[in-house]
Amino acid sequence: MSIQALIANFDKYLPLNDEEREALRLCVVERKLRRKQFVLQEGEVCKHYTFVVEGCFKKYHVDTKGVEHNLQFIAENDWITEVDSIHNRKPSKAYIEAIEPAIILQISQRDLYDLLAKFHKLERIFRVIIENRYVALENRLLQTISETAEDRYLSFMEQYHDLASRLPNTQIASYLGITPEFLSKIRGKLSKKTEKS
Amino acid sequence: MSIQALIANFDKYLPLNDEEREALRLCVVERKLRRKQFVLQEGEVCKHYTFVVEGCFKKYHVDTKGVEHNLQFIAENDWITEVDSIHNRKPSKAYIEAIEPAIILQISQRDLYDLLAKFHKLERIFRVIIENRYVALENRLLQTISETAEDRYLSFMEQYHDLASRLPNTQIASYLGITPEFLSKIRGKLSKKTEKS
DNA sequence: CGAAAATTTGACATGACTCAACTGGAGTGG
DNA sequence: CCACTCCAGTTGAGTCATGTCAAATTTTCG
Repeated sequence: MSIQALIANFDKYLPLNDEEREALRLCVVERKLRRKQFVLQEGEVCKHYTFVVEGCFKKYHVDTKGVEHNLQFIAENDWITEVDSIHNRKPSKAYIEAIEPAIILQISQRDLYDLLAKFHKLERIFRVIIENRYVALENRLLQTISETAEDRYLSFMEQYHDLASRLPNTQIASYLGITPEFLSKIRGKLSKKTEKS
Repeated sequence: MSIQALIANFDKYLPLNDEEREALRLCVVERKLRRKQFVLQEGEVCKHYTFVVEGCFKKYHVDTKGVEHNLQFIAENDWITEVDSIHNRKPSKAYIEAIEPAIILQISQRDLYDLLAKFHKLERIFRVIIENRYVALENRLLQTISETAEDRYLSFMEQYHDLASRLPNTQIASYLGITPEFLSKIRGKLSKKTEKS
């Protein structure tokens, strides 16, 4: 069963014992999603912590002009979180949407809180997971305020080349904070450069 | 003693009992810093978790051209963290520098780990602290990729008006990811606008 | 296959940076 | 108290980065 992937993911942080595994098994629910289905929509309170077994998601906000801004892509063996909504029970400002057919595992907010209260080890694992996220996000912010769009695009392609190949450029442009047209121009310029050499 | 401020800060998350307070007291060290002194410099491994009792700090990276990029300002009753460096024992890529005379409390990495292992409650508090940071950072990233520099400046001034009054505009510009000259032009434009009304 | 979405391209407009010059405090030493 | 320096802030001209809009083309998915 696909919960093995989730347990393997935890084990990378700290190995779980049988009791902890069993507790997880009892509260994890599997779901399948088609393209364009939502894990979370704006205005909803996020009620589940979600682990991606298969497929790929985007988390984005929609601004007042109706333009989408991608905050994150989430693929296999990673956690989907809308931290502010799930922990503070606030309506989400973000959408989380499948961009490929997907299989996910979900733990309800209630069950998660019980697990965290009962197992110090899980509390630690979730602390470390969010810390790693924080580091990645801070690096991205640094790039965003200090580098040109072309450099950010190159970094992204280098760091996430496997992910990038599954994404339309429109989505990458939104993630980088530029328009699809401008990304296309960057790509045009870069391919001319590499042709020459 | 200034450790009261630290305990009060924790209590806002979860009230500490006497044992936990005592354990904290035993490992917290107070330091005073003058302007331009560093809590952490590039290349050093971060060895302390730091709480700001008084004063204000900036955390920044220096790029290959020697330009500083401010990632964060940290003032009273807040935590200074270089997450990647302290937890993964990697040399820091950031500087953390006092921009006012300051009083801080520090817990060594070693002591912190003991505390987190011993007290589940502290583990939770640190999880929640980093989660809140994450949320704030994500909002800032969203603004950075979706809004114009003028709007980001206005948001910053609204959200951190008390902090902003203590900072030179150069530092704010660096935080917003723009040049000081351009910020000056934005300010000029805005003051013309408000004059009219 | 057919509709919808993604991509490219070009002309033009605006945002933001660079560089250089100038202004006006805030120390600092005489 | 003055002369001096140093740094933050402002301003303007020119340039580069990026956005907007529209049209044509290609790809993708149902």
